[in-house]
Formats: sequence, structure tokens, C-alpha cells
Amino acid sequence: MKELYTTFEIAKLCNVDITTVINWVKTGKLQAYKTPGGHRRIHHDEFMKFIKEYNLPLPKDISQDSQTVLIVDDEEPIRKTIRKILQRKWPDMHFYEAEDGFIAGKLLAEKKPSLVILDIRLPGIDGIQVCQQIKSDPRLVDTKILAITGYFSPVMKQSIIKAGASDCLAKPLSSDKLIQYVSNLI
Amino acid sequence: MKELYTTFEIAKLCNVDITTVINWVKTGKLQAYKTPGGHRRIHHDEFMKFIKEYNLPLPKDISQDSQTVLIVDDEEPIRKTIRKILQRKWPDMHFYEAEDGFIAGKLLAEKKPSLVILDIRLPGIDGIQVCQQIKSDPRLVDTKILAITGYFSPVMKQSIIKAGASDCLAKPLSSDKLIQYVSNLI
DNA sequence: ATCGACTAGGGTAATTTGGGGG
DNA sequence: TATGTCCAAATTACCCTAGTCG
Repeated sequence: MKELYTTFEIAKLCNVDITTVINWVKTGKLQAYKTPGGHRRIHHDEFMKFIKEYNLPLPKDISQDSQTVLIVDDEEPIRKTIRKILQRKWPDMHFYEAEDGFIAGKLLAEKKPSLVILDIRLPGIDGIQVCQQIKSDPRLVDTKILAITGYFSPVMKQSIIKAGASDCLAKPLSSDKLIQYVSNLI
Repeated sequence: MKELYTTFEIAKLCNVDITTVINWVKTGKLQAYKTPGGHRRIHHDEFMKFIKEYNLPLPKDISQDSQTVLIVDDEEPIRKTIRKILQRKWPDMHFYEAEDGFIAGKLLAEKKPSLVILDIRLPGIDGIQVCQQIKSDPRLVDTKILAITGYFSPVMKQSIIKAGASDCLAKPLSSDKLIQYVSNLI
């Protein structure tokens, strides 16, 4: 995944002339900084913000850059199963697994996954609070959360969605359902 | 904290080619001196001046001038107490507090503290494993860990030090002892 | 054998400026 | 007209390669 872009690259991605990109920067529409030699560099995040704000179509090469998924569950077989199901459907996805809250927090901050699959009834993790934590972090606003639980109830689903999760699934998971829910989120 | 940089390191920090860094030095934009063997060395201060002068984004993994400390404990009064004691002694320190494993992991990855003060008997956190996690991460090798526990025993101290902690303190903490142990670590 | 560091050069791409057409 | 975009030309910043060294 690319971290920085030049004006030339942005121009190609947006199908415009270089000078047009420079104008965007000059008028403050697109944030950039300059190298000591005067060349402009654009952060990936700034580019995404720009695309969103002006409703530009997401360039192919960017949207293709593989999704990152973090799977949080204390039971390894469940993590592996989820991973396998998703991997077969989306071979280019990147997966990370966390068995407890500490690793989950660390991977979340490091990898900035686009999707978190979160078991909300783990020892020592308060699923509600984790959702709130994620949603209150401006760098993670676009992170989707798919909650899963072995103790499903409509009330709990309500509260977990209120806390920031996009949806809540009951265990045991069926392969079809998981794929269906995940495709809605990505 | 790094005092000197090579051209190679500057290049990576600034996301440019190494020859570009050499050009910056040649044109006087970035101050450097040469070793007798002809290799360029850049002082940390000169690099910071350079970054400021040309409005370059501050590289993420550059060590801040002031120490950063992460306090992990589920009891807020204890966190506040530790913070106050250290803050009075070292007013320039930066502090972050985590009440559970998730927040601890997130802050650890985000802030890369130079010191972690870790209660190893928290619900849902295995202190030993956290130490191992930290020490096995190449980006965190320089992170010192000071373990604290309300259930002190020499055996436990042994194993926590083996897992990567620099030392282990028994609760309740005395102000003098805490300061003494922390000064040894920073 | 690999890696970080150097030099020298050639090629690419990013700059600026000015001007034209929708 | 005002604006946003494209194009051309000249300059220079930057990247890449090859070869060397410790």
C-alpha cells in the first residue's frame, strides 16, 4: 500500500493534467507538503479525504489495494475458520488475528484494518467499550465492526450497534451468512 | 534517543532516495559532517532544524525529546498517583494511561512509549504475555517495562523479568522507591 | 556474502510560466 | 468575464543504475 503520491501519480489516477493537480494543491483543496527541492508530496490519507469530499470515483488501483481484516476471538479454531471462509471468497484480503484485548489494540493501531470482526464476550474485553474506543478515534472512523457473540439477544444487538458496530451475528456462524454480512460492509 | 543519522536513515525517514539526501547536503540545505572515511553524519538537532525550515512532516518513528510513559492499571487512583509522583519529579514527561489490555495495546503501538509501568495482575491481561509481546516487536525493543503487582513473590519476579520486564515492584508503592526504580530505567 | 555507504551519470518526472479553448 | 482545465517549453529535483569499498 502506497503511503505517498506525487502530483504525476495523482494526475494519472484522476485522469487530469498535472497542472490541474497543482492547482488543487494551491487552492487548498488537496493537502500536500513540499520536499526541500519543491516537489509536492501527498499523503494517502489526504488523497482519500479529497476523493470523498469531492465525490470522485475511487480509482481502480486504489480500491484494489487489498482490504485488511482483524479477527478478534479467544478461540483459535474460530479465528481460523473465519479466516478460511473469507480468504476463499476474497483471496487478496490481509488477515490479522488477536486472541486478547492487548493484541487486538496493538494490531488495530498498527494495521488500521478496514474491518474488525469482534467477539464481544471475551474474558477481559468489554466489546461495547472496544467499539466506542474505535469509533471515537478519528483515524479509525472508517473502520467497520462486525460483532459476533455466542449469547445473542436483540437487546445486546441494539446496544452493540449503538456503540458503533455495523451489525451483530450469533454464533455458530454459517459460512454463507458471514460472507453475506461481510460483503455488505466492504 | 538517536543522536546521529546516516544518509540512508534520513532517506528512509523522509521517503526519498539516498542520492537526494546527498544532494540536500551538497546544496547546504541539510548540515552534515564527514567521517574521515568520507561518510556523512547528520546531527539530530540539524535534522530537526531542517524539518522545521522546510515544513516536512515529522517522521512517525522519530524519538521525541521528552520521555513518554504508559501507565497500565485498572484502578484509576493508582494511575493518577503514579502519574503525579513522576510528573513532579520529571515535569517534561508525557503520560498516557490505560485501564485495560485493549487500550494498553492501542496506546503502545500509537505512542511508542519509552517506559511502560504495568500492573501484571489485571483482569483479562496476562502480564507475562504482554512483556513478551513488547519485547518481540522490533520497533519496541528499547521500551523498558517496570512491572508492579499486589501479589508479589520472588518466583513471580523471576518469571516477569525473564519475560522482558526490567524490574518488578510490590504494591503498595512508595514514592521514593518508584522514583528510584524509574530513574534507573530512563 | 550481505549490507550500508560512497561516486558519477543518464533518464525520468515535477517544477514554473505563459497561453489557448470550453 | 471568471473559472477550471489542458498544453508546451525550459529548468531542475529526484530516482535509478553501475561500480567500488569496508
